[in-house]
Amino acid sequence: MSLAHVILGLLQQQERTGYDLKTKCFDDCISHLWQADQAQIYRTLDKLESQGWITCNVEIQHDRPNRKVYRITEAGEAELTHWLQTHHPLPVLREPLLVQLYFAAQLPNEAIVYLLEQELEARQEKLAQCETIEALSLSNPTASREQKLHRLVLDLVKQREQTYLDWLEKAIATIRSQST
Amino acid sequence: MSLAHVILGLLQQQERTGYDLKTKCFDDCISHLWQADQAQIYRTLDKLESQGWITCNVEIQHDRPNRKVYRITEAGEAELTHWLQTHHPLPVLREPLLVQLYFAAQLPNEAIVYLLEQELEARQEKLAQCETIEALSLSNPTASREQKLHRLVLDLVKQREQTYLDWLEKAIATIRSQST
DNA sequence: TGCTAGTATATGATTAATCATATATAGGAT
DNA sequence: ATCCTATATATGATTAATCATATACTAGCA
Repeated sequence: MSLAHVILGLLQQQERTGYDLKTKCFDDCISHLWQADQAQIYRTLDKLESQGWITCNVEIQHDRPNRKVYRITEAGEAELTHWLQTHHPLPVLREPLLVQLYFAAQLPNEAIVYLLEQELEARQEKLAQCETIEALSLSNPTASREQKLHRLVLDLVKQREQTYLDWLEKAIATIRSQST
Repeated sequence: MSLAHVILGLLQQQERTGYDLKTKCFDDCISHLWQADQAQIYRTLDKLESQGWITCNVEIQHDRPNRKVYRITEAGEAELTHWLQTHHPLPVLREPLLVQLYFAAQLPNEAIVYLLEQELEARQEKLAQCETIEALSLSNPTASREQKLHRLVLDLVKQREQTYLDWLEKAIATIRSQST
């Protein structure tokens, strides 16, 4: 499971709680990279701990639930380093919109255009989210090796969205220009 | 579940068996669009039948298992037409390679380049698969409305792969040009 | 003779991800 | 006084997808 390795990567940066991982990491910093559900994060932390790849230190709190602070172990670092250098199969992508277009021959042009316009809007919003994350990243003035890699990743994600936007505009124009 | 609607779309074209769907449709014609496991196809056919969206006609065979030929019902067509016009949320994409690059700062440049080169190879292969499907599609000389939509879909899938390839080449050059 | 590929459907098991909900308290807003 | 947000973890249920394996017969190849 890759989520386990994303978490190992985040814990290698610094020790964190499940709550930190969800709010500060997955939601605020790497939502363009990997989305994760809170329940799955906690359950994956349990698995990583029982594997011996992370350890947990409980900070007692009285006004709210205790914080379980997780830290990567040497075995965890070794596992991460190994995983980082292993090629993984391309993820399978299943896009409802493409299925809709594929089977849309019976629909009137206006219905198809409407569908494409809604997708365009959703994709524009997603690109905007990427740009928010980019702004956050660029606000950090250091040009470390890590920063450069983060920007490379953002470049792809943004370019991917731009490819969709360009294609959607072309597709809308194509459908509109048709008689039927 | 979108798979159910992909199957409805395929059964609207013509009646088919589960085996036909798997081999002639999913594997040969729309693998760029939607990959589906045999087991999941059969179980989805059962669900669609109990929903009343398809019906089944059993053709008795003696030399091999009976063929269960499925056909879309009127209720199924209504459901498909409705689904085709409904906007669906963007699918979540999780790419191990991007995670690897994001956390790769500690790796030597050669290791990163090796990773990117393996991804490049995999993406080239995927583009080649798209082109095989495209050749199959272009071999059909009719320029029907359906054909045009199929080609629009293929355009995006190919363009998407090309975006990856361009980015990968740029990323490899960037990493190689660095001192560390 | 044994092996593989093709035709055809079915089921058990597991994984990854999501959704809903529960618990507990503090502090600020309406 | 009530509601919402933030902090913090946990668990039950369900879905979508994948993997493995079972059954059963034919035909062709080595």
